[in-house]
Amino acid sequence: MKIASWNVNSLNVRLPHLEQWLAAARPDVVALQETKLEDAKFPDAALAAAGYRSVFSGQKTYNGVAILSRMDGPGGGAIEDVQVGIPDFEDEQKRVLAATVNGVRVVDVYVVNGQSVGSDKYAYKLRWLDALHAWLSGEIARHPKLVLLGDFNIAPDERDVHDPVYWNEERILTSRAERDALDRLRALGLHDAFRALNPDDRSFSWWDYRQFAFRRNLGLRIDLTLVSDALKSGCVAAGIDKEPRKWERPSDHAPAWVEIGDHE
DNA sequence: ATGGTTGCAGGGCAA
Repeated sequence: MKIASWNVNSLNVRLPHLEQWLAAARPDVVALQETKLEDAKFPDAALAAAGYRSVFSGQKTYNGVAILSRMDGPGGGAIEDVQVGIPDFEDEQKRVLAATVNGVRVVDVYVVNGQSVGSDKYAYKLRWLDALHAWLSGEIARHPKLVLLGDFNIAPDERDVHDPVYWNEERILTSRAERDALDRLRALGLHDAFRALNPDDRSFSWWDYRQFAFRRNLGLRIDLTLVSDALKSGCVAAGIDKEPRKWERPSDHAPAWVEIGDHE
């Protein structure tokens, strides 16, 4: 079962890229972030024509998440027990969507960016991550086979940044408090599948649009697929697909994926 | 390296 995450930075603009990538990569499940679409405008018919069922939680202009499931995937691609948002956490911003596919709980997150350390948005990011943690501890108990994936807006450690001097622990996306929050999520029994399988890999998943950052590989790995204890031993491969980042008018993020073999 | 670009919307904000 191949499960992927992609921040598409506007599904309106990126639908052709998504269609092309789905046809090439054939993931069973895809978690999307930054769809930037109201639900009434979600292109579920086009995605159905591409062979994928969709569930989505969006808003105009900002944020927006969706989960796609391949109709001829395991279990017929049925999407069950859909949960929108973090329960008991009031938030206008559409950043969380969870659903069960083929017995795996899929939790799609678009973590708050946070703008800069010490800002109001940074405080919101840390508060939001606390709420996510509180909810997930119970969610993992209810659904031992769980994947938490999405745009985390946190680079886990020095292997995940092009320049550790610049991307230091006082900076947004790499600050000590953000990494501590990620560590607390990992302490729930969630494992970074990419890093577990590729300990020395220096691949990134996001490159700024400015200054030819992609061409110069000035990137960060902030798009993560975390798998629960029950799924970890079944993970056979994980990677980042840089191809779509090379296409014309790309998202600034590349898809990250994990392949999970038989699991009981 | 901290300017720059992109998306949305139609000016500035968010990333």
